[in-house]
Amino acid sequence: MARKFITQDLPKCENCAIRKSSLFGEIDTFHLDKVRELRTSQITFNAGDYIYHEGDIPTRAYTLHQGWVSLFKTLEDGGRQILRFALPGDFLSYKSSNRALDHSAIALTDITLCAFPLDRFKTKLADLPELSIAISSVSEMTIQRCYSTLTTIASHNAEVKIAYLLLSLYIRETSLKQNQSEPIHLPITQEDIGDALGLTTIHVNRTFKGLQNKGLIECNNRNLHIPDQTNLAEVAKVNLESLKKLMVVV
Amino acid sequence: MARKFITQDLPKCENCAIRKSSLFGEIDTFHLDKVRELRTSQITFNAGDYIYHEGDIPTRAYTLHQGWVSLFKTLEDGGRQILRFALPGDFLSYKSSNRALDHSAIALTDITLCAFPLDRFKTKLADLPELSIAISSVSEMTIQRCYSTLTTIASHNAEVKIAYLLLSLYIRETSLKQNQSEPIHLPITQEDIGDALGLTTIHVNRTFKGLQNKGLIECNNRNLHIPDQTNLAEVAKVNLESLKKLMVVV
DNA sequence: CGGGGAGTTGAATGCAGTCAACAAATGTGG
DNA sequence: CCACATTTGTTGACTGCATTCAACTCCCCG
Repeated sequence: MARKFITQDLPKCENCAIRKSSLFGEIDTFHLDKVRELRTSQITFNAGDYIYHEGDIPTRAYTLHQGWVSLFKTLEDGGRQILRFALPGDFLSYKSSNRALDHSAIALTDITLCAFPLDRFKTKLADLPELSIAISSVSEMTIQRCYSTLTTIASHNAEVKIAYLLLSLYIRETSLKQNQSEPIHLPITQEDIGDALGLTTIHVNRTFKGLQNKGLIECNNRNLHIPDQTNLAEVAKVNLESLKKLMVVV
Repeated sequence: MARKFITQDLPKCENCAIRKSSLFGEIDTFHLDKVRELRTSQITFNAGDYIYHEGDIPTRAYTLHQGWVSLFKTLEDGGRQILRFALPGDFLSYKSSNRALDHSAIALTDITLCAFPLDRFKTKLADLPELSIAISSVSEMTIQRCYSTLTTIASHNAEVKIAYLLLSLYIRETSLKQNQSEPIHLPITQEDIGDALGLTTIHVNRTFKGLQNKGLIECNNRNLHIPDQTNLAEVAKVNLESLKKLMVVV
């Protein structure tokens, strides 16, 4: 595994471009000092590396600083169910109990993580109610997104599902960028889309091309542009404004 | 709406049969006093009553004391997606932020709720780190269950889905009872099962009867018995022990 | 006794999976 | 830099699970 630790000259949290969309967005500068002390290192992984495995008992929690990550369960038949894609700002591998993780995580691109050793982190929680509340708030967001995904997957056909997933990722990724009108890089394969939505790659391909032919999405060599988000939201059977509230922190 | 408030002579939390499987299971007797002060009333609803609606901003959180509740989203086309069934001990309607609820809740049976006004509850959180941690721990459980449901719904056919749902409910309900070998009362219709799993009632019916004919489940007038949980777990494509850990709170 | 909700069954349709083959893009080593 | 292997994407034909539509039964409750 090609992972690398950085323990010195760590970048400052105050100036971090993704802070506002991370766990620490709600924590003011005063308390941020205390939180930053909990961060011991940054860790980098290459695309394709496992960050952790289902069944592991985590020793560190992470804030994803750069890149995309796929969280998934392995099925009995060898298949995968992707639970969600993590983007910069996402909080990974945290468990309040000392139980095993129920899913694995793999880097989709080269990534950087900010690492927080869990033992110290948990003992600090009692002194930092702000942090507890921030974690609750992130958990709530995760639950809401999961229920929203569940609804899309359970009740709709492939076109709706794919439209929903692409629009969600597009909204999240553009919210992290300055120039919100240029295409985003989509570091996932059609197989990943299938594994996230419970569809075969073949059916994903047909439906994906269908969306392209209708002009609802534009995509070549993994660069995705959505010319009219309102149109795609209609196909995805969601209200665009609600989806933005769900996907964009702050 | 036939709801009724009880504000005097509230039953003691210490002796509550469901405490150990509720939010407060992890809170010791000393701190329990402080928590109990936050509970202002018990509220009863009749089967079929709404407890809250999607879009409401909650003023109270609840511990479900008695009965079953269905949590669901309403779809554009008028359909419903049931997100989960709540059983005694479940914590409902809590939001750390002041945002609107993303789903509605309806009583499946006559129910009793313990009510906690949210304003007081939230201000107390800073003084009671145990409570924050308990809430995080409940959130984590909810996320894990949701991901598990998502996996079943996305990747498997109707027989697997129904087997999974019935086994989950059976395990949860029997864990709350003394006599774990007698049938449980299942206060949900085949339509509810369909709305939870994204299937039509007709297909639920056919598949349900299939499970009966195979002897995997026994069910008449809403009394469900599972003669061999290991067999049904195999059909549901889950490991029985893992499912028990996921469904039973200590 | 009549009405409504829930459950049951059959036949026809359609969305998505499976199998098979191939094309394009990407990566690797000689 | 090219040859080859691997991964990813594309297309067609066939199969099957789940939906739709329609009709009907059972049972509880007023």
